[in-house]
Amino acid sequence: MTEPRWLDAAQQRDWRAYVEGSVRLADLLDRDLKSKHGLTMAEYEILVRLSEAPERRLRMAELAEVASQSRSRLSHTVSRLECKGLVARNNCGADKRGVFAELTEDGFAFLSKAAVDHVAAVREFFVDVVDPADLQAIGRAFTAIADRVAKAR
Amino acid sequence: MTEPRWLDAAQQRDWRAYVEGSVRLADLLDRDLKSKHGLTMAEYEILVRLSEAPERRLRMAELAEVASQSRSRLSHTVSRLECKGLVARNNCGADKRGVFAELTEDGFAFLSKAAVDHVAAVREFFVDVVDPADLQAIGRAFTAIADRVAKAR
DNA sequence: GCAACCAAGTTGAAAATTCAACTATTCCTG
DNA sequence: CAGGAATAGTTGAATTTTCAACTTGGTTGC
Repeated sequence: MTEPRWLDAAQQRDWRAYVEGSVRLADLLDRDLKSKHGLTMAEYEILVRLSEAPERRLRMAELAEVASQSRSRLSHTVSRLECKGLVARNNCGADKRGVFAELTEDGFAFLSKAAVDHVAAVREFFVDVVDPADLQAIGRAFTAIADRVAKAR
Repeated sequence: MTEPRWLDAAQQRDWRAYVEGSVRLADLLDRDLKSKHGLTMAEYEILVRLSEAPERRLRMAELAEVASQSRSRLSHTVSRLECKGLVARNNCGADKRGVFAELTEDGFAFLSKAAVDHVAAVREFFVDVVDPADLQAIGRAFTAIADRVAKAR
């Protein structure tokens, strides 16, 4: 049995600052989006990814991957978005198992409005609060983390 | 109506890297803790905060604050931890409305074991993956963000 | 000392998420 | 090309989280 390598004081401080800050930021952005547009961040993310995809549609599995969600969760969430008329499901001709999720015109218009407020909040509580060099450090760091996590799967 | 100030390409890249990386990291740490010890990060956080408090106990409201959780959520979660015997509730003499959540002996022992694995995972997927200077930048940045969010309330 | 207000905490229902099957289809391998 | 393994996606139940009351007790102004 190996001795656990604890974090040193500075590492612990930084890690904890991150946990607290990220939870509070996510909470605030979620509430903001929900109160103004009735969307959660996860739903917003789905709409964004669809809006950027060719023909504004993606296979469910691919959408789950880029939106960092489980397939089950995506399935439920897309059903909700479908009820609101923001997304539509279509069968995929090539693979009969496959399903495309497609952003509707309404969905695109809705997203365009929500994005304005969301980006403003991201600025106000993230981008504009952080030193530009630190922002780059965050980009680097979380790219490396995402890679590391992906490698573990 | 003002023109929305969109993020520039680099800001957008960094923001998105952060969103993706943080979601995936949280997901992994949650699964790790859950599979090895049956705890979520939120529950773990509660136990940690209690373990560090004088007499290993805190008033519910204070615990909610330091653990970045709503009072309602905390109330439910503490009930679950109470069922597992890790936490106990005691009335507060001074304020009859008040309730202390207190870490039990079992809770402390349990946390001691869980912490070893959790810290190892935090190292493996966060601390050791990030350049030390970038880690400091993250600490700075999320401290500022937490302050900014707190100021908005 | 009482009326109005505020703070602490809980509760139960509604909404969201996870988990473990399950169906249907495609891929692979002998 | 048959049969098993793997992939896509959904479903429903269990768990967790959110939301809006609600109860109880403390505080303040008069």
